[in-house]
Amino acid sequence: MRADAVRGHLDGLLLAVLEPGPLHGYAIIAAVQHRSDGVLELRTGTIYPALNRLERLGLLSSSWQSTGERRRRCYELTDAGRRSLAGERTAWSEFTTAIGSVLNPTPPPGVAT
Amino acid sequence: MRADAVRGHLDGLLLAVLEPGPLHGYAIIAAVQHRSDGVLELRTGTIYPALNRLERLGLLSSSWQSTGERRRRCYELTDAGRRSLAGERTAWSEFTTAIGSVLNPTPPPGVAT
DNA sequence: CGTGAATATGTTGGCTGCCAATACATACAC
DNA sequence: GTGTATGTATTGGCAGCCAACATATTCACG
Repeated sequence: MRADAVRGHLDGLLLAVLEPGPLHGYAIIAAVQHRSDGVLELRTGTIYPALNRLERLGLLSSSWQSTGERRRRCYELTDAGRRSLAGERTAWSEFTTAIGSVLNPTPPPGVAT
Repeated sequence: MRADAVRGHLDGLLLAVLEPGPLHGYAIIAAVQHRSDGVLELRTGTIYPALNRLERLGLLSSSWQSTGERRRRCYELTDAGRRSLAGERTAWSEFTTAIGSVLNPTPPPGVAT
């Protein structure tokens, strides 16, 4: 699949992998790849600007965690983020329905098969 | 839905609405809108360059029809276009599976509901 | 100790591709 | 003759993702 096929749907992916709990950037990339069975490989140049944008929008909050291990910036969903995720899921459903019905139309009834 | 959500999937839409038979540009816009239940409203600035590109790629062939009515440029699928459409459908299926499994993951087995 | 790989965050430039706006021409109703 | 629908086409702009690059730490291995 084209690598940039995710265009326009990235926000939903990021919010979705953060739903179970906070993650840092590197783990977000791994989570998306794992959940998509290896298909979606996001790049740092893709997610870091996106994470910053989502934080600016108030959908995520971040905190540095330097204790013990390396420094990591952990992101977690805000309440607004959870609401936005619900909206993204609805939009995704409508989107796939629309494209899908054009790409694979249901044949009109009454046609002999 | 965002108007440009169709990005990256336009070719498949155009090939799909041309599958039953030849159409001209204006009718293609109407067909996509009709098949998507009014959701997808393509613009002329979107489809005409795309149709030209698909013709250059050998997936469509066009012919002017000036008899009686106004002049119209009718597009129809070539054999390569039909093969490409099959590929677009496969790609769409893989794409929705990948995004969908990130956005709405199936919960791990063994979890009490 | 050096070297390399894995982990981790981040920026910059560029390109793709869709849209809004615009232009123009014909047919038909009123 | 004027407005509306039909019909084709181009241009400029911009959002957004990616490739490439930059940097730093930790750990294994020799």
